[in-house]
Amino acid sequence: MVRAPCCEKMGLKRGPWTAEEDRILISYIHKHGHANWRALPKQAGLLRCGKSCRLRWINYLRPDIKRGNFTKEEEEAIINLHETLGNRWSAIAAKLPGRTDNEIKNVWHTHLKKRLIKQNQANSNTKKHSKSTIITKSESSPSESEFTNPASNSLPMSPQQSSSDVSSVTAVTTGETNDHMKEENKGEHEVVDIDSFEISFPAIDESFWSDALSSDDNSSLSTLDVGQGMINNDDQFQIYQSPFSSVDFMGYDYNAKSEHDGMDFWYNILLTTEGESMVPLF
DNA sequence: AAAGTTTTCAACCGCACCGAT
DNA sequence: TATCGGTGCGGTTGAAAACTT
Repeated sequence: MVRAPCCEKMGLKRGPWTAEEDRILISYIHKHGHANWRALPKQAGLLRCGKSCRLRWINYLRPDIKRGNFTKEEEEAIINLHETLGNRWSAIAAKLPGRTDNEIKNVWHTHLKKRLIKQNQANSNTKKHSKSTIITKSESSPSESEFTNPASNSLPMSPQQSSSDVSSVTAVTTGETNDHMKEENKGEHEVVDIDSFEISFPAIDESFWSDALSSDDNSSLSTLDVGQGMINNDDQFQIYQSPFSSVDFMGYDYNAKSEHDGMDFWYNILLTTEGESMVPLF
């Protein structure tokens, strides 16, 4: 069977998404959902194929995505899950709320795999020099099958789980950590209070401030600062948070940085201000 | 400071799967 | 049953950033 290409190559944009494209996609999905990815870009007015839109939404724009570095707990969970599931990234992602399969795949290839190789090397060296210790462990604990499949009952990891040192990762391969994990994770699931996201903005990270203020694109503006806001139901931009109690709002530049959180998406915005008395709120 | 190299990660590609017809 | 369209998945790529020489 010859399949039609997923999209017309001609005239469709590829490569990195712009903030404007993000805004269009988010706005469309908020209003209409994403029942048909193939039809979505045309209806939304995006020069992208449906696949590209889906990927952008799933991996980046989706409101429930957790941004930022992986915690040690998450990294350990990935290691354990990979031990059990192999390269089934979507299955692994399903156990880590807010993380995407792509992100997990990347962190595995860039960090965790290398770390495990190093640890295994270190481990094998240790075993060569301390055989008596190994014998003692195997006498008192897991069966052979548990050794070969150590992570089969170790998820999900709780945020409270202590796993801050390298040796705990190593311990997983001996089966030692699993019982500990089982005990700690009994009946525990992360509960996300969706309501709390409504107009609750994450803190603006420091890099945004410095990036915004050093941006060449904004050199023509007289006074700059940043705030946060979102598109309301009437498709109008609304500021919810600004460093100034009194700000003469002239416009916003969502090219600076658009992000999202919870059930809403929001923008770190670049404000141009006028007037003489501006009182920082923080 | 410049050039070269390595690392990171967003995005793409091709294939498999599934439901509808 | 065969075909088709839509979606999801895992592997791969390549541009940009970070690091080294």
